[in-house]
Amino acid sequence: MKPSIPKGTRDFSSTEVAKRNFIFSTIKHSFENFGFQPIETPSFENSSTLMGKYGEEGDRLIFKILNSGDYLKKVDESLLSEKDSQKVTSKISEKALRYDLTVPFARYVVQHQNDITFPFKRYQIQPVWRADRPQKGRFREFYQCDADVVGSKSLWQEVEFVQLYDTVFSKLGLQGTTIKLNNRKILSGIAEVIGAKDKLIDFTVALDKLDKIGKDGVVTEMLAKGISQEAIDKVDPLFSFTGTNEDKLASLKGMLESSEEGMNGVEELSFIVNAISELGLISANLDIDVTLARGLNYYTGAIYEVAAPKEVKMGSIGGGGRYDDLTGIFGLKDVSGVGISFGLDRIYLVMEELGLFETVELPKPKVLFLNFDENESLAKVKAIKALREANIKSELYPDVATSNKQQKKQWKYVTNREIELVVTSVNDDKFTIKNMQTGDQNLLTVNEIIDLVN
RNA sequence: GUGGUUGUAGCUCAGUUGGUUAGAGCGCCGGAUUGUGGUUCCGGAGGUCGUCGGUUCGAGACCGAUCUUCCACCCCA
Repeated sequence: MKPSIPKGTRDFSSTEVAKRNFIFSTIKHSFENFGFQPIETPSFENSSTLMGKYGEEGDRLIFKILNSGDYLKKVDESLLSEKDSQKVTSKISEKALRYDLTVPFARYVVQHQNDITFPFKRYQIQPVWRADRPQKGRFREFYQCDADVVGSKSLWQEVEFVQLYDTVFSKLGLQGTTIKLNNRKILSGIAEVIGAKDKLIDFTVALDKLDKIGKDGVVTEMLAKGISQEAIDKVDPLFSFTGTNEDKLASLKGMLESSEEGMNGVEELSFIVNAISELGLISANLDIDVTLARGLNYYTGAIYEVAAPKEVKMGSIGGGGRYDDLTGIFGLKDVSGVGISFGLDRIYLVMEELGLFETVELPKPKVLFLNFDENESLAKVKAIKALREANIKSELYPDVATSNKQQKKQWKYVTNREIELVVTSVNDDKFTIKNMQTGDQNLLTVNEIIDLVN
């Protein structure tokens, strides 16, 4: 049998793990710095928790887990002969793999509402699974890093999340990301103004494709969805929406005058933009983007999406927004939430492409003790113990070399793992230590080695 | 889910219009040289050519199915 792993999954080498851990710890540190606390939820949930929360498309992409036991026995003969996969699935599968972290979080909040102090700021870094077809930057198993606040309607939260994005990407050394900002209320307002409120979803989905298929493509799609030419003409400025955030807000204000909801959205956006211009950003750009729709249907206010630096071709590396009533579905009304997500795997690809991992320390010993003489082993192991206590990664080559050939193998190990310092032999309390880059060789005590490294 | 693409030694790839024992580089193993490595030289092992089926006197090369890779759409992190 040829060993293999399922489509869309990956193994990670120790180098890759080291780089991934660098991203994880940077994000985690910033989350905690901003006052979020960690929780974890199970890899799989009851199907009823997940199904229907992500739209029709989402349901299709959820990995279902087959019931245990003789699950087919419980299914009606007539149902089986119908060959309706969806109906049969609900009978033979009661559990499903986590599709994202937001819905399980909503479930968590409702289930533990009595133990939670609101506003509740939680972060969660765990893998999610989607039965999608893999392609660039898209996997069937990948990590999301989510931070959300529930139980606060304050717009300062929205401001804080912009800062959080900026902080994390700056710390990662990822310069020039663009945080795109929109507001669902503006989209609703636009739809209202053009008299196509019932076609809000079609309208936004089409508008979302503006940068991909151009104005003509969008107009064609809107017409096909039954939106009138007259209506489209009313929002013509949207198709060439440029200038500063302030310009865009002014333009929106004019366009949405007659829509209360739309004006609300403009006000919210203004608040965030003004706050951020006071606070400043380290390396990210904040950009109002009215074409930003995002598929998830639970957003009600702010919508975020982060684009990688322009020189890298990659889908969004983060997204999020405000959802006024996510927990309502689980029976807890009027709890507003807002949150963002970082796509670890895509961030990794972007950083790799930009060569930003140079500073990541690879998991290898600083000092390697060669093992040429059994009689020296104990003295070397004692020295290693002292070095480790001084927080210096060190190890003994496990097998004693009993021939020239085997010594050579140890030297090769040193070369391949790019080890800097090598101890060859011991004389009383002095160790022969060689710097592999310079070729310098010295006779030092353990304490002198510690000083040398530090 | 739709459309396209890929699949040959551990890795990266060659393999001409289908024709005798399927190749290279790197890596690996052994030997020689090298003061204790990174060099060079010599030798060796390792492939049912993704899988199954078909066409043919004969297929790694042609056809079909399937799995896998990568990409676009859809959707999204």
